[in-house]
Amino acid sequence: MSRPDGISGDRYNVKETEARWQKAWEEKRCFEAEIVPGKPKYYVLEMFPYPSGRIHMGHVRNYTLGDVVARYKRAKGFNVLHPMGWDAFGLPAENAAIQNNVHPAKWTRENIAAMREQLKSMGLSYDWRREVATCEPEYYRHEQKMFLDFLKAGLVYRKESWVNWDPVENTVLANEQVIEGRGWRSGALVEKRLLSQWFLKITHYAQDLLDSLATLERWPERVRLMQENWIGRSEGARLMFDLSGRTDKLEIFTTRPDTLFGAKFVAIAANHPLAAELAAGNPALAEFVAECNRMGTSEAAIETAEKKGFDTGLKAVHPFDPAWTLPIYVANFVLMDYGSGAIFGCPAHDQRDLDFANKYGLGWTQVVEPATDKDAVLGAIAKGEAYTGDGKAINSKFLDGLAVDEAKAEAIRRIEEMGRGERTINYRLRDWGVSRQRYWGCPIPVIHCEACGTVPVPVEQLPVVLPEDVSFDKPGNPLDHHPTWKHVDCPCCGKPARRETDTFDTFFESSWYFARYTSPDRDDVAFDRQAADYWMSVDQYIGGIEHAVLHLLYSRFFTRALKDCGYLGVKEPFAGLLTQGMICHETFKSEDGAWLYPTEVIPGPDGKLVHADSGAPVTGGRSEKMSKSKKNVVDPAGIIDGYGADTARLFMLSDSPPERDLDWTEAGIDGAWRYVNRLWRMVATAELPAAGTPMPDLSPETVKVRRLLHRTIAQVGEDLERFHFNKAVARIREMTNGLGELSVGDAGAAWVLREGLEATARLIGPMMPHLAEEMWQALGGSGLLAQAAWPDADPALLVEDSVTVAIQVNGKLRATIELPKDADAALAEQTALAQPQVISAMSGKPARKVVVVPNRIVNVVV
RNA sequence: GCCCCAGUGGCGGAAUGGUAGACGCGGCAGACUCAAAAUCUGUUGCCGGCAACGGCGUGCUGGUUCGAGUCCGGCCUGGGGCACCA
Repeated sequence: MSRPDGISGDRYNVKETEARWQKAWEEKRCFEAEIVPGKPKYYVLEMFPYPSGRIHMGHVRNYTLGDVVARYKRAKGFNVLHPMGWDAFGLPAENAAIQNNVHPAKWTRENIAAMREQLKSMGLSYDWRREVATCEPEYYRHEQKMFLDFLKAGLVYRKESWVNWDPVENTVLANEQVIEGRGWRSGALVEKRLLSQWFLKITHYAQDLLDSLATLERWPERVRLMQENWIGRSEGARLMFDLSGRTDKLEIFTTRPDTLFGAKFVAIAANHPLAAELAAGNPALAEFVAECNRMGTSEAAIETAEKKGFDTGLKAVHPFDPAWTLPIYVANFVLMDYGSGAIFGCPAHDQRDLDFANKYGLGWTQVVEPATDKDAVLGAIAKGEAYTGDGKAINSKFLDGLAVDEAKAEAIRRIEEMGRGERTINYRLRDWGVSRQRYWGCPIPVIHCEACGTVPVPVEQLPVVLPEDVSFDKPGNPLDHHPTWKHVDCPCCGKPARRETDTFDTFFESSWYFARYTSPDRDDVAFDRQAADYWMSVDQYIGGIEHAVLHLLYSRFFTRALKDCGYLGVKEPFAGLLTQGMICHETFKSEDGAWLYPTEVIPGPDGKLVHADSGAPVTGGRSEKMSKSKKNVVDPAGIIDGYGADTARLFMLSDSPPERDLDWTEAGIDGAWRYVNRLWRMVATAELPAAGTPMPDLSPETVKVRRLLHRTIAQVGEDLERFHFNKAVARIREMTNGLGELSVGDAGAAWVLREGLEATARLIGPMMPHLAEEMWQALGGSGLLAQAAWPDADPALLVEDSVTVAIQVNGKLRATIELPKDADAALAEQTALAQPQVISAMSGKPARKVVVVPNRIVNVVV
């Protein structure tokens, strides 16, 4: 099929039409939201984009989904807030500055302007007055104030912490930026470094963040589970081991106090204070500790690392037996920031402990016996496998005979009785380190003074504005190199002091933007309390699954912290969440495994794929997520330019449910384009009675179409409520097919056709808003469809007077019969048994039982 | 290793435990056309049959039920999340 050229003959003129309606919506201010007391509100939000310069297909899908919801809810009578903005701080802007010698601010603002135009061409129903860009002081000044309030509330602290340090770039790297132990950009070996960093106390809310997941009923189960795992609550005990020949004690954390009698060693992390102390007098140990610290914290580094330990020579005393001592090792598999950075090892019932014990010849003692196969543990350990299952305690004195859970409780009771420790809950979740040695971020509003220590910037001096006169010619943080910016006087003592040159992690900005939209014009406060109380929480949030943990968890934390500081009245930011799937597209690879663009591939003489230039064989790979590296990206701009926004939007909605991955295909977009034209042609060519003509007599066929029409109206509404957009599209197409079958020249049919086309325009309004307006206007509808109400189905037409009932014999379908609706069971049974196919299938045997499900099915059992 | 999700025509996908395959894509046949595109009509799960019709079909396997794509048990395959977390 030929590509549309925009303007030609009897074709729908996409470009002109879409631009015209976008202008009309803007002039009539259709999407500007104001507080209307008493009117039910609906806040729909899509995750705001990073301004990379161009929108991609993922954006098109995300914003189409949100726009359908926004327009539908508006038509249903809700006061809808639907804003858009820019997550504008971040590393790509700095990279562009270094590579192209353009200032991050200029690069970002130009990208925003370009992307705003692209989004506007999609016809999205945003209240553009509320647009925010997080890189502007008008935005970030408020988060500096929040930080100071969090500081006052005890939710912020500064701590020395081990980080991934890139010695070439002179900055901290996130775990994701460490690839095979090297900096992702410099390629330098990453080191662990102890650095002073700002932390937000997300762990303060760990239990509430976990418990409240149960209240998020409109979140996908999957996301709730991921957050639950991420928070990672585990119940156990903290206990103190005495150290032989010393007066201090060593604290360990365990979830298996029931296995204490199986202990063979104690291990501490390489960066445990005790390790540092012992290393000071032991060069070999010092070298071992240094080796552990050189090891990256990336996943790859961990996976390849072998368990290693160093015997410190120090002994720990068993808490239940003063005569029993255990060797203390420094071990590379013990993490300083989980529990207390120290463990006891029970080789028989923990895999890591067994691996370690086998390597250093520490032995093992079985202390749990499985209920069945009592020799299983010996066999497993002989194969190098620890037994971690259930059973009864053995070789454990006062615990003997108790089940694992009972033994845990009893061991803790004894420990608490002896004053050696207590029951405790430990979380995997760690406090959020927010310091970044980066330029393009929000300055952290504190000043370091030699005399006064760390001093918050006084509120009246906010915002601390990011200086724009910086250079990127040296590695490291440009703020640190700036000649004057960091030199300030201490707000306390007035003596020369130094500004904090670190900036916030960019997740900081995205943790509260949803609340800023409620009153973006307020300069004095982050948000107007009344506006926030009216609009929050977000009723429906839509975005990619990749943010299931970090962004969504940080936002949940932030909202709690803001509530506790009096900013907000709610603690959950997002009442409903829809996570959309990725956009995939076919890929091609050459013989040597290099990715190829689809345009480089043509069918060869024998039908197999070959390279267009060289004729070399090409393999068509499977459909994968669109990415530049795989060369399978389709630019939405070209699609919108050629087919129009409505076609792109329809395609995004019609083929797959929103949470599943969507395959981009040329055929699919062509199909959507054909349907757009078909609808337009139907309206343009139909001979219809004038609007408001009374309904003439209808033929039975016409009544049938009219029933279909009203059933569709009812079902599409239900589908949209449940975000079953693909089903809604299918039903509307089904109805279009029905309208196409109406006979021409019949007054009743023409009347139903008008009713049907009007309904179609309204039903497609949320999905294909431009075409819908065009149809609405052609049909003589009053005002803008964008402001019209959702249609109601006539309940009388939803009730069928006859139904098709399936007849089964022994569960196999043999016939279908028409029966009056709600016919009684006796009639259904009698009619069913009289069917020739039923009689033949029963082959003369009597019916043993007849199951009648009214209006559905009759099953004859012989 | 632990946790979760998904397997339905050639493809994307529909089916409150009740007629499997709605709707779309693709294919095939036809109409219109000098021809093509566009458009329209018919057909399209597989096997057998001219047909009426019959048989088989939702990853495999066992079960519950009058009836299972749907519920339960065991397995296989694919995808995702977490992970030296004590």
